[in-house]
Amino acid sequence: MTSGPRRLQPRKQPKQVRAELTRQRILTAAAEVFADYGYAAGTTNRIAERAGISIGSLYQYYPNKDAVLAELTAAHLDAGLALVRSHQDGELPESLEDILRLFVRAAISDHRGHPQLHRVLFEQAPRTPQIFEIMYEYEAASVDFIKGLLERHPEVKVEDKQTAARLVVTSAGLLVHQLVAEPNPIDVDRFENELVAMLTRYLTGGGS
Amino acid sequence: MTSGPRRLQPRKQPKQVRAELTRQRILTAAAEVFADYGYAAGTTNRIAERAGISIGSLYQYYPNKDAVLAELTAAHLDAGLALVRSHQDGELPESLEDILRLFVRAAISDHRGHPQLHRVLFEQAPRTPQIFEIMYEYEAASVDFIKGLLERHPEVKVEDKQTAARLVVTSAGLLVHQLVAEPNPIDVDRFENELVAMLTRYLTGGGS
DNA sequence: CGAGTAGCTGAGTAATTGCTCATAATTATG
DNA sequence: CATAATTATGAGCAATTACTCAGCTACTCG
Repeated sequence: MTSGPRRLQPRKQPKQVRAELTRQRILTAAAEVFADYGYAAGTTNRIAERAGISIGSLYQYYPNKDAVLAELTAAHLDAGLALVRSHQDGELPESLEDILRLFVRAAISDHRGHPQLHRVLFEQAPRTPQIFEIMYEYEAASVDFIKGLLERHPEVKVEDKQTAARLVVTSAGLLVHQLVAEPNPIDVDRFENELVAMLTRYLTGGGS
Repeated sequence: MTSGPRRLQPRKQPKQVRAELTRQRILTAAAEVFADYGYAAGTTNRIAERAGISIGSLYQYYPNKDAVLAELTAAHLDAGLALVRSHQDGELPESLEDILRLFVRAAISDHRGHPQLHRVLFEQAPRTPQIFEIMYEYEAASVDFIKGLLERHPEVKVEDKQTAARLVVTSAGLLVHQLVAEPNPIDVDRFENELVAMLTRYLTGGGS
């Protein structure tokens, strides 16, 4: 889509199998190290050590630390998007409310799986332009997906499907943010209920 | 409210006027430097230089870099909260929708005033436990304020005022986040309209 | 005025960290 | 087996940066 420079261009294109293995090991190790130490203390040397490779090898596949983080972020968003889309092929619930609940729950479970890493990726790490681009790309994909759903569903009365889809997507992220940010145990179920109720009433409400 | 250790305890309590002036100059300079250079490149030495004082003086008032950031954040949230509350004393609009629009607009204008700094404070800077505490404190205050409004307004039909207030507050922050994150020019007015519509329908909708 | 206190200075330090590069090991190729 | 291509190594460099401290200046007040 974007015509910018190739994203995440590694210094060396893998030609042998072990190269691909090393790449994967780096990513896995980076996920663990970032989760354990946070962004700042998640040094490249530590990542290499955890991956069982030398620091030099890491820099053969990623030009710098942020490139590792960027690919990690992309991989995570990829998984999240796949989770959401997985419902498409199977049968979706009838009522709009249930569909929305499904979507909201997907966001929650995505976060629950890797809370520490999530915190690093979306809270601690500095937002480089590259990261922004990646996040925007995936958000746009999510919005498109939801927009498609809204257009097909008869209960939806809102006219501006585009803005509505954007609201839905961002609101789901909102819930996740609550989970991350709240210091005291929040009642997730209640919040989820109210959020779904809010979205449903908004979408099924008529007029402009 | 919190019974934790004194927040932002400076190394030296100001006793003379110039000390207070220096404190203020540091904060102002920090705001400019962070806005211009971002968090990571916003070094303490640069801040001191911009403030026209020596680095040593800075560390007489703030134990470390993050303390500067924390106080800056607190000051900003303070201003934002004051902006929201300022409508209380004056007369508020009648309709719930207009009240909500007022609140949402306050969030927008707060951001529009210092977009760069906002980006640093809420996007780039690492979330230390201290920062989290401060943010939570102010969010709680905002929620309390909105909760009070909801309880007094006859149009509001939602039962759980607490959760509803939380939804309203976080949603307003959501809009700001959109303004910050979107790379392409977003139609703010349209988004604002839809957001206000969503909140209004939710709050005035009956039942559980 | 002068002694005590508060505030200011800024070169320097200690520590960290992202990253390079010369070299070696491994794998593919003919 | 020989040659070339690919991948791995890791000590160490260069640069950055938060922060200290010993000494200085400015202010206050009897």
